[in-house]
Amino acid sequence: MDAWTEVLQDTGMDPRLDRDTSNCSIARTLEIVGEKWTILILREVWYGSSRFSDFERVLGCPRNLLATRLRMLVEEGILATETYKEPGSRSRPKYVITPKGMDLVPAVMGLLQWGDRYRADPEGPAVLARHRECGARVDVQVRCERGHPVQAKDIESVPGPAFRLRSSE
Amino acid sequence: MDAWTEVLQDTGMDPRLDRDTSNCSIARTLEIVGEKWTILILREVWYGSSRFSDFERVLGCPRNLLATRLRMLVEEGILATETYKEPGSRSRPKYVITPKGMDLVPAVMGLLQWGDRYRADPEGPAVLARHRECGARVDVQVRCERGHPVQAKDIESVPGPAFRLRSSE
DNA sequence: AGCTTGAGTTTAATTTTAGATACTCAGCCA
DNA sequence: TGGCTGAGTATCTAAAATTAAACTCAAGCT
Repeated sequence: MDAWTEVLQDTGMDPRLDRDTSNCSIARTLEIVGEKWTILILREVWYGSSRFSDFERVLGCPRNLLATRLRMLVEEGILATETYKEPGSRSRPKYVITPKGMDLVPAVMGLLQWGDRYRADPEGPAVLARHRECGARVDVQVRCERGHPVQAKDIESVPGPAFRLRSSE
Repeated sequence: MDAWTEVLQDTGMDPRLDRDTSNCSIARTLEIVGEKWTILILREVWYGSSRFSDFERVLGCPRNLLATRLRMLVEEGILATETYKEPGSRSRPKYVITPKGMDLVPAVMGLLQWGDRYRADPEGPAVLARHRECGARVDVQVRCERGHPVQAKDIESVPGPAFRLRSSE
């Protein structure tokens, strides 16, 4: 009997198929970063952009969408606004990444890595990620708490503390 | 002078802002897994679902979208179809993950991990990922080729072999 | 021969996004 | 005082995605 079956011995329900999926962390993350321009904005922040006009120029994103996405990222605490002042101009806002935003790096590096492997141009990737100190390329890896590298097939998903069934009204 | 500026000394263009973004690996990955139900289907495959009716039941996704997304995932080589036969019924297709699909695990684990940290219920996550051999929890980490753990802020992005400027016709 | 089931397809209505365009607004400078 | 600039808003149209609901289709069973 696996960990799913244990949680539900007597009811006729299937814990995998009849569970409540509304508190899934993947779905909740996608609610925030799953919209079309959002991850691309974050990509540009990582590459060094910070101004409204930078994003507009490099992404070609309509201004109204850009404003909406930036506002949402700030509300969620993924970006923060600061001000900058170009000599001879007034102060204007710029967008910088927060620690909460930095914590999205592994997820986005995962997308980058898969794209590099399966969808890159014949010459290779358009952008490379390097470790600033040693210059070596970086990648994302799955590891367990004890530090062992973990193959995808050796990951077991089990019900967690917030596991619950879909209410069957 | 940083690695971006080096590639473009004489033109008046800014390599970060005037580069061609159409061959970005992140964007290309999102073209495939960025649609609404796609990642959630993969999540269910990892949790053990394989049949059309499984996905429909647990996701509550409309059947036509489910069929479209499954077909796309098979065309892209992320899922493959096999057949199963329930006693007394005819053979029917089921969907299993391929190695190419397994390679999306780090990206999706990254999303899961961020959601667990910032958007989980007070009790904790709904699902936990464990290393099958040792039972310890797994997470995704950014490391460099030499095995050093890398902080997000220590990642430097530099132009890669397929870097090019946006043509300015 | 007709009923049932799982796995779809079709259709049509609704909702959401995307995108273009024009407009606003605050301060700096001449 | 008037023009310029960066950072937005507002408005509208077109395109795409989402959804529910009804329909199809091929075995297996009775």
